[in-house]
Amino acid sequence: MANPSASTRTEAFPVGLRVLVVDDDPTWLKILEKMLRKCSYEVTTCGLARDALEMLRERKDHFDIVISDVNMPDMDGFKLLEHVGLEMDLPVIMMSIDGETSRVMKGVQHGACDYLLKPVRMKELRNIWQHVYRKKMHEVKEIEGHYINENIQIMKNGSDDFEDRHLFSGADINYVRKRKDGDNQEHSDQEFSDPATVKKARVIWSVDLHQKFVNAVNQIGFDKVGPKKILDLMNVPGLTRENVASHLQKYRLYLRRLQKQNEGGTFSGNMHSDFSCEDVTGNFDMHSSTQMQQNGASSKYTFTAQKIQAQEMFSDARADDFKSISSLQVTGSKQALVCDIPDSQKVISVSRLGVLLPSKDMMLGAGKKSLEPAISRQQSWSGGIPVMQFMQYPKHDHERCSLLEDYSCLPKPDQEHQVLYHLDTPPSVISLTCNTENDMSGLSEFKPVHTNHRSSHTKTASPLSCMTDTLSVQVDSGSSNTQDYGVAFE
DNA sequence: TCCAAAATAT
DNA sequence: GATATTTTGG
Repeated sequence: MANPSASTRTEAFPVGLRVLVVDDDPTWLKILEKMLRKCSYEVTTCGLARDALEMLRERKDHFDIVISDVNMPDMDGFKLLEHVGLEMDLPVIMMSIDGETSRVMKGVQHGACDYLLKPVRMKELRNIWQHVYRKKMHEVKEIEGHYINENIQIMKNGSDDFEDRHLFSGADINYVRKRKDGDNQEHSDQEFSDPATVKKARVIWSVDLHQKFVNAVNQIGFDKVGPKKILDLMNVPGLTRENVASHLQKYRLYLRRLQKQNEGGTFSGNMHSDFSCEDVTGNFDMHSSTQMQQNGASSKYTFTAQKIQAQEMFSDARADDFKSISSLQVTGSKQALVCDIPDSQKVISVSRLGVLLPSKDMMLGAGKKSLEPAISRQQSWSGGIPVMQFMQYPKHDHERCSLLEDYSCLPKPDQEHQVLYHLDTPPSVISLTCNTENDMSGLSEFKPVHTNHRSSHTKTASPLSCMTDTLSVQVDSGSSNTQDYGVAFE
C-alpha cells in the first residue's frame, strides 16, 4: 500500500489496486491480467511462484493483494500462500480448476482470503479489493486503542480517494475506526461490491489535528480565516475543505459560547494562583496513564501543557450548563483549565491549549494566545506506551469539577483512579497516580482546601518556566456512553 | 435512545 | 464561505 505513486493518483479507491497474479499457465496469466486491468487494477504477472515470492520479498510494499494458482510446478500454491502470509502478510486469493472441498479447505486453512474457481468471473475479480479493505480494517481494529498519530484519523467503510490509501499504509497508519463487525459482515457483499456506495471517511479531529487547525487559524488571523485557507495551511493529505469547514463551524460555535460565558462574567474563581505551573510540571510516571480503565471504575487525569500561565478562566459556573470545559486563559500566554468530571463520563480531558483567544481579544487577533481546551480520546504512544488524551467534558453538574478549584467533582471514593499529569511537549510526562480507595476518598473531598493534597502529588513540578502544552484530564469511570474521541468543544 | 461529531445540503 | 440539517456512531 505504500506505493509511491499512490499519492499522485486521484482515482477512486479500488482503482489502481496493485495485484500480483501468479500462475504457471501463460494463457491464464494473460486472461487474468486483462480482466484485472478491466477492473482498473494495476496488474503484475508472474509465471513462477518462486519468482513471485522473490518479487514480493523485494518489494512487498508494492502490492496490495496476491492471486495465485494452486497447481504450479515450481512451488505449490499453498506453499507460496504460506510464505506470503508469514512474510508479508498480504491478502492472498487462491484459484484452481477444481473446487474439491479439501483443497479449498486447505487454502483457507493456510490463510487464503478467498478461493476462486477457474474460469474466474469478472465479478469475482472486481470485488477482490474488499479483501484488502477488510484486512486493513481488521488490522486497524487490532491496534485500535493504541495508536496515536498526528494526522487524520479516519474511519471508513471504503475509501473513495486514492490518497486515503495512505491512511492504511503501515508507515503512515492513521488511526482508523471501523464499524462493528456485525455491521459489515452481514451485508458485506452487497455493500462492498460497489465502491460507489461505500461510505465516506470520517475525519476524526484528534488533538494533533486540531492543533494544526488552530495553528492555521492563528496564522491566518481569525477575521480572515476560511476553510480553504486553513486547509492549505494545514497541508494534511486527505483532508477536505468540507472537513475543515465543518470543524470550523464547530469551533466557532465553541468560541462563541465561550465568549458568551466570558461576557457573562462568570468566573469561577481565581484559578491563576491555584493552577500554577508548579502544580503541573514535574515528572511522574506516565506509564500509569496507559492503563486506562479497567472494568471497575477508574479515573485518570492526564494533561499536558506547555507554558502554563493561566490568567483567566472561562468556565461555566452555571450549574445548569455544566458540560464544560474549563479553560483558562493565560495572560501573556497561555492556559489553564478546569474541567468537569462526570461520573458517567469516561473521559474528560482538557487538552492542548490552542492558541486562540476565545474572547473578544482573540477576535481582534492581536496575537494573543490562549488556552484552548480540546477534547478527544486519542491514542498516542509515548515511549512505546499508549497514552490517551481526552478532552471530553461531562455534563452533569454534580460531577463537575475544576481542576483548579473545585475538586468536589472528582471520582467517588469507591472508584479507583489515577491522576496523571502529562507533559506533552515532547518528552516529559508527568503522571500522578492514586490508586487506592483511600486516595480516592481523599480526592472526592477535594476542595480548594485540598490544594495541598494536590500539590503533594505535583510537588516535583517544575517551575513555571516549564511549558505545558496540553492539558488533558481524563476520568474513567468504566461506563459511559459519551463519545470519546475527537476534539470536543464544549 | 440520546447526544455530539462530522458530513452533507442549502 | 456560512449556516442549517442530516447522518453517524459511541
